[in-house]
Amino acid sequence: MSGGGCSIVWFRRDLRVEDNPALAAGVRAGAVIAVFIWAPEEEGHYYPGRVSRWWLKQSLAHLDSSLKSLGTSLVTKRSTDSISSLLEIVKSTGATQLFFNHLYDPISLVRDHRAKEMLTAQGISVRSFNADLLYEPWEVNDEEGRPFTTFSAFWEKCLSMPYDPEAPLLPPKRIIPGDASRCSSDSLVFEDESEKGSNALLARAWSPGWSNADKALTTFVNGPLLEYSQNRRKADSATTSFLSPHLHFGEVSVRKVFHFVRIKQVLWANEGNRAGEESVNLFLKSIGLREYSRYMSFNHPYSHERPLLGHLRYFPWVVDEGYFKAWRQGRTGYPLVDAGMRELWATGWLHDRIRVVVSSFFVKVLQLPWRWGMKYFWDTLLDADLESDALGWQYISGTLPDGREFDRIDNPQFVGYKCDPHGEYVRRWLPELSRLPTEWIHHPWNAPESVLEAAGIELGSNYPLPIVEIDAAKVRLEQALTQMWQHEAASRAAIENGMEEGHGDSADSPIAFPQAMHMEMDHEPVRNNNPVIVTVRRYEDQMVPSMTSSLFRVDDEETSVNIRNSVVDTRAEVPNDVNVTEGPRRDTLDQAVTQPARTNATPPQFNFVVGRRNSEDSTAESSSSTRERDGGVVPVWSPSSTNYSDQYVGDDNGIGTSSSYLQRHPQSHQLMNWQRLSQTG
DNA sequence: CACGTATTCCG
DNA sequence: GGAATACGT
Repeated sequence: MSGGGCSIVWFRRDLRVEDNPALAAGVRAGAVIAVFIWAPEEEGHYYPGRVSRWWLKQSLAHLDSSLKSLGTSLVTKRSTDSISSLLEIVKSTGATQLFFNHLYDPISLVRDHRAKEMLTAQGISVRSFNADLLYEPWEVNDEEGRPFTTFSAFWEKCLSMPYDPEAPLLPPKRIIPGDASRCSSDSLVFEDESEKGSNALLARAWSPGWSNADKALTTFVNGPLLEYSQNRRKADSATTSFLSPHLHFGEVSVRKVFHFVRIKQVLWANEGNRAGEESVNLFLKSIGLREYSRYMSFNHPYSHERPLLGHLRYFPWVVDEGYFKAWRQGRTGYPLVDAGMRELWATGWLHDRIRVVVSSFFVKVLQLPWRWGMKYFWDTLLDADLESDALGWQYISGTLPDGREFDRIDNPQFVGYKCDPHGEYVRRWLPELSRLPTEWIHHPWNAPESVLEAAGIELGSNYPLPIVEIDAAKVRLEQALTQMWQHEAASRAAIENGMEEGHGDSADSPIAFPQAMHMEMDHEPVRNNNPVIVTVRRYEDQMVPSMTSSLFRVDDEETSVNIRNSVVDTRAEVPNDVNVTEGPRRDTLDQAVTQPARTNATPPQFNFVVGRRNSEDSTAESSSSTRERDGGVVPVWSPSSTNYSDQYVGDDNGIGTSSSYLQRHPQSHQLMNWQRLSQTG
């Protein structure tokens, strides 16, 4: 309200005018400059894939036309550094305020925190909002104030919070445009010539943009939602909501989805429609998983690249680019897997069930490093979403406390008859099998020669034999797990004896990138002066390196200090007014590595303190903050807590570990606190 | 109704 | 693969 200048509303993955708190705040404050900055280089390895960029392009055009009808238009900038672009825009428009909505992926956490610091230093008033979640991650904690580490406990809590998620805001009636005459727009290029042809087909199936998202929601809620619980495990996906890409780009707010669906649920409950009620519960659960993915990303910023259960570091992944290629091309010899991979390649879309099938096959049968698969999903999915995909792959890989058990292989043959009982899905995507009878459609290798001949199939020539036999995969998986536990035990023993860990161990050598993916090699300088550091970092590198692993690389003392701070601040600073208090910091890796052994005896270390908004802020906002749920509660997060291992809530209250695999290995109950490792230089 | 067995579900 | 539930005798 105060200050004469206009405000900048920085759009990112909130490409909507309805229920957009940052936009609403800008409109309340006066004249608005709406801005979108395209800086994909900031995403490192996670440069958006072709179909995702296609969507973004459409969605931005849609937003721009909505903004125009409200009285302003979208200023677009091509940049390699969002923050300098913001500063430029401030300079050329005389804006005095910046509003944006929170994001929770690790890259944004760091960037947004810096943006806040740097613009505030320029005298700009910066405020940020929750537009992406039902509840902010720091609002959802257990009785002791610690973050949850299992989904069901988390979601139960979300559904029983003492206050409901905010009701969605209406779109502004009109927007007073700020003076952007001295602030030029760049035209953004999202696709090259070679991509245009492939993208042309997408428009037939999808309509990006916030009002289309709204239509998709209505269509779903009035149609397939009722039978969601019946249909959700069928491979042909006509009954899903198709909301995920809309949600990824924030074209529709989850709060709106939530309330809309809940209203329907109450209606059905009153009619005694049990099936409908149950369907809503199940659908909301999938919304909850998206919610949880942000929660995990916020609490464990490395979850997109490192297993959350540390023992997976010792898993001997099979590094075989031939396997990887066969998987990508849908030539594994397992019809359901292959059909899925062909659909993904052709359309950028996969039903959730099929995502589970192909990723589980990837990890359990092929035993390829899960981050390769995740990266491929990132490159090809229309709804590619770092947090959701990381959670999904970690779940499949058994690297979460409540994930699937690692020692169990889903057999695509049996799963096939469950989710595609008549083989229609397989036949649609694998024309070479289209004449094969249903009896053999999910296991052609068992079919009699005569049947294959009649269907025109020659295994090994026009359709592959199984790339790996399931039985062989089981044996190999068992061996790999044995090896993993041995290494894990050995390294723990070594640490307890104060010995250097894992020296000369061949399984520690880093996994190189497949050439096929455009990922940089991460050449790790060997530091002979401190072998322990070398060892630990090798384990990180065993995963496919990513932007953040190189960002947080600790090569020289000077930068590592800064990096360390930014990591710590990152977690604390998503809210616009958190106070980071300096705390004791562990400085040697030795201590940090030793820590996990002690954490069993250490009380929970999440030092969330409920604090008050600082006074400056609350007065400035008193007139405009009805939207934010602040009675002033915002976490104050002490960096000291990052020095301790994240504690996995064990069996103390009710959340009994159902997993025998984890029970046999109690140490695997601890979530890795990778932050701790990277903080120590 | 008890009991054994098939089926379903599992973030 | 194992618990929970539904089913069948």
